[in-house]
Amino acid sequence: MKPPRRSRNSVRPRTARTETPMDAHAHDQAGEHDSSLHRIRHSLAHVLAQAVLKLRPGSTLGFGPAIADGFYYDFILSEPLTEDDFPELEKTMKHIIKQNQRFEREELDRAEALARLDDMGEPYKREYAEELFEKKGIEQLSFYKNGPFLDMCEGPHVESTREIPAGAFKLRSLAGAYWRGDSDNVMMTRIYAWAFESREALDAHVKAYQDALARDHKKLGKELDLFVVDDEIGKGLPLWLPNGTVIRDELEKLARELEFKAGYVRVATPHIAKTSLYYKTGHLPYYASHMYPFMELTETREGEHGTEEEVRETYCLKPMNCPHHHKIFAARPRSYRDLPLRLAEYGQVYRFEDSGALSGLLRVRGMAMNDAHIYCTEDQVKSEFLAVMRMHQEVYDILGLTEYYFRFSTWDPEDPKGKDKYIDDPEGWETTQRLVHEAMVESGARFVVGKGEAAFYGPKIDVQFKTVTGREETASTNQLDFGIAQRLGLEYVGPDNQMHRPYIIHRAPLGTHERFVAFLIEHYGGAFPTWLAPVQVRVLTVGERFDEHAEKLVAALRGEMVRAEMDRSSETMGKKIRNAVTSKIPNVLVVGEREVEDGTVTLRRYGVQQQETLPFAAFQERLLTAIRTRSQTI
RNA sequence: GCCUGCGUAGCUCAGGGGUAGAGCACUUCCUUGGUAAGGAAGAGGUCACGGGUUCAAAUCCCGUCGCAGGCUCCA
Repeated sequence: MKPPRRSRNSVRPRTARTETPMDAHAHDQAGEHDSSLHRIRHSLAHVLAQAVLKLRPGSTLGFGPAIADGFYYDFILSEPLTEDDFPELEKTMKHIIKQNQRFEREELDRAEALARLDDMGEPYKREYAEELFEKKGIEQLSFYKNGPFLDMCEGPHVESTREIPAGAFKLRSLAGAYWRGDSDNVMMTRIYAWAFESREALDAHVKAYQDALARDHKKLGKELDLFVVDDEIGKGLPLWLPNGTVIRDELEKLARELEFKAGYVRVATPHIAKTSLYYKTGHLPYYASHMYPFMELTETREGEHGTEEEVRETYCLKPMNCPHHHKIFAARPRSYRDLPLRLAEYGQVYRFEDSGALSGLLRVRGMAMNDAHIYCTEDQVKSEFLAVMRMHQEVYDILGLTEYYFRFSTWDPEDPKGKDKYIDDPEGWETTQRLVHEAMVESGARFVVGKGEAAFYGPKIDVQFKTVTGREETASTNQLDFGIAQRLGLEYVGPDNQMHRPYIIHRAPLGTHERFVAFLIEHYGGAFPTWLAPVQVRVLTVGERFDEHAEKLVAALRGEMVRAEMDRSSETMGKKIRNAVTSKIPNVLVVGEREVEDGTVTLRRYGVQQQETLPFAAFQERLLTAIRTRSQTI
């Protein structure tokens, strides 16, 4: 891996992305087009398309690229396919591969290419071809033919289907996908497949995938009683069970401590606000489709001459905390001497996400956000942003998270929808992006650039994670806002006795409880380190006559704020141990005659075969230290 | 919201036009056990909901709701 090079002035272009721990998929997009595995995957996509056209003549084609672990192809099918058709499709594909079809490339100029696509009856490919000619100024387009199958395609491909390893691919799933990813377009049928360089590599991947499913936060959330989503409460509105609430509380405590040390002050704001505030900030009507329906209330008041008049007010569930915090900033005149002002709150927000997007704790409609807004001068932006990045790294170090990358999400001045998508202030964009970029370089954090991913009001640093099933999600986001202060008239008195607009940093290193806990469940596979574990210590006895003694140990631990409990079930000891293990309790204490006599306990750590007998006081001290230091290993 | 698939006990699942099954969990009793499942009995279901077809529907058909995997959007 090459050390990342950093240019000082410009934002790195996408092709020069910095390496990250999660760049396996990125590789595939940038510079790995010629790898043999990529050629195999891409060629298999053509083989799949050929097989689909054989089984469903008259179907038309969308895109069919290689992806991180295989490939997919999109179709408009003449007759529907189901996963039950996969064996037949796979058989047809294997048959095609055996034919040793050669991939032949042909370059056509504009008129020829479009005529060819018309002949082929491929309207979507034609649409894309026209765009390539118009917008990208391309002179020629390449077509690939293998056997009877012809496709407009950039390539590259294998020379012949004989280069495709037999049995190293597997059709995985059927899914709907909008043409060109735009929900205004037609819905195509996408067939996903895994493909590798060998049968062994495929099997290993499939096995790893199946093992990963055991870590799925929805599965573990149920098994470990962390949360439920109840239909009668509402979709996307999880209920946190006692065990899950412990994890929330511990994370919140961690955030409070880090923020206190970093000079934040805490605030608390209501869950609702008048919609008029959101019109002022510019979020409405733009954001309305992502909000719960508004609450209208009508009040009758006495008018000027004893007449009654109706006053209507509209309230909404807040989709974000920012305006509330901004109002706290505006609650009294501010001086530059007050800055930076850092307002923190684990704020509850509600966002009306599409029902089809909801998933466990990962995508919800009600969430508690590790929010804070930092109001500062331009001179302070860089150091404040840097401090935010340092806090990120501290949090991730504590939690042992390594599988993530930072994405510098920037403005795209060439975006045709730019006027609606971004504040129209090129100078503001350039200044803020420079400041964020400098802070990132100074932080030493590696990052990729996400052009066009900026927020409406400023550039941001998103933290991207992957779930066990390989889906990428944003865990948290840090934005530099140069637009809102003006809209809300936020200002402070500078040393020059003039009014100035503050810069505002929105930041949330721990994201939302919902999504962050989902990541943590999967990260730890449900076996949390002691400081986070819902039950930290379970005590069980060899026989009932030791229960009283064990009860005293539990009481002593709880006196030290340790989440300890006793297993009083009338099960055998073996069963009690098994129950503790399947509940993934980090510390199990066994007490019998020997321990009672010696004042010891026998400790069985989760995942450690070797047990240990030690004085209770020594155990307690070790445990309290591990909890206090938030040890990863205990 | 859209595409595809799936909804049977608290959980994991079998069954499938003739009236409901297993394992685990739960309750009670017996067992007092030294490191991953001691034994017995019991209770628990409007087979997601609504409509249709049928002598008869958990089973077939339609609709609704929910869930899963994708797409779009986002923390």
